[in-house]
Amino acid sequence: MLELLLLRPSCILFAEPKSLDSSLSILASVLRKMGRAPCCDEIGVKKGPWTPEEDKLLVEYIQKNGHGSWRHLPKLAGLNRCGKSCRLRWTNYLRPDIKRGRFAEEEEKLIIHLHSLLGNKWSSIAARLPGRTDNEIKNHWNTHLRKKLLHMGIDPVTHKPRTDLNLFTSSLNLIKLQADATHLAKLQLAQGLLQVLTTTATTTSNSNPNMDLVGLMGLLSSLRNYEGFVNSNNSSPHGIQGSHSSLSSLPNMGFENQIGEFQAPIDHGPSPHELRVESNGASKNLYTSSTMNSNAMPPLVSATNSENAQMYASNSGGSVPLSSPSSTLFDAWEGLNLEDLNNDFGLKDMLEQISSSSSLHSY
DNA sequence: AATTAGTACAACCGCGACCGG
DNA sequence: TCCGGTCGCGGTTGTACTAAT
Repeated sequence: MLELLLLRPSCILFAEPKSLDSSLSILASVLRKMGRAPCCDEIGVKKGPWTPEEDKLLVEYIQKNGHGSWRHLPKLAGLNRCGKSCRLRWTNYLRPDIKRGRFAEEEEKLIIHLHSLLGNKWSSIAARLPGRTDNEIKNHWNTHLRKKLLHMGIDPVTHKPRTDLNLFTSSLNLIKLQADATHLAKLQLAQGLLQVLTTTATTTSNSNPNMDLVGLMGLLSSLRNYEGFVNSNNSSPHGIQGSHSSLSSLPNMGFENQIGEFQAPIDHGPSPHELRVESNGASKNLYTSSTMNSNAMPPLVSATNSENAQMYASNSGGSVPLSSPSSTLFDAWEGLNLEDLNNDFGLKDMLEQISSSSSLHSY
């Protein structure tokens, strides 16, 4: 059998698991005698899920003898596993003091707080949560808490406001340098409206799934077939007034007062509850405003400040028709021929990249 | 009912730190 | 000081389960 294994390794594929195990054990012992210490990770030891029998052996041995040297434990306990696997199984699953089940809200808050202080030091974090393992905390972070923060517009790495969306606006700035007058107007509007999206995205939480960024991106990509956006005699965009009134309507869109639902005790940098948007129409998002400034985004249109919107309207050339009072935020989007912008500047690709890199597609 | 996509979590892997000879 | 063995940590993968289509 040994010769067979050495000469025809492919036969491993067809071997019975039991005979394969024993064959590999023989191979390991032979190699040991040949002078090369086999890696327990590679040869002769079982991998994969633990059986109840294996668990029983491990628990009984450790309860009776302690784990001692993990490397020697498997042999002493009668397990065909490597020490590493035994240690992992014990520390992450079998240890009697492990608290299983859902994480309490207090635990989640504590994890986020500790993560803001310690970063991915899962073992350090776990040391402060009795009964929770580093692996469990790490998994919970990656599957729940990280997304929760992302959805709140907080970078789960830095625990600060996300800036990836603003990269897009920076890109638009660069594009604008190369744009002709016709496209410049479109881009200005696109940029201004993107700022609106950025603001709303950073203040939207789980409780408002209808207005998350994905939805906005989907809406954006579906807006097509607009004609006559650019006046043939004037490069200024039509429908700008729409953006103004749209911006004014923002506070009625249900974004406000949602961040405050979750108030992790993060003690450096702005905490989420500091970002609460005022609900009085002149909404102000502290996160977003600081982020925007730090990214040197020209205030063509502010998501939250009607004065800037006014300024944008005046900058755009004065030939802008007034929109109807019933205009919404998306009236302005509808004024953009995005197919056109996409063809000229790869706008859609950019948005898709941002959307995917934001990891928001899973919500 | 079958298939696909998304989610959760146990387990593995590789690397670096630590320690004793 | 160097070196090999061991352990622990963090990142990643594999797989079972569930929801959506």
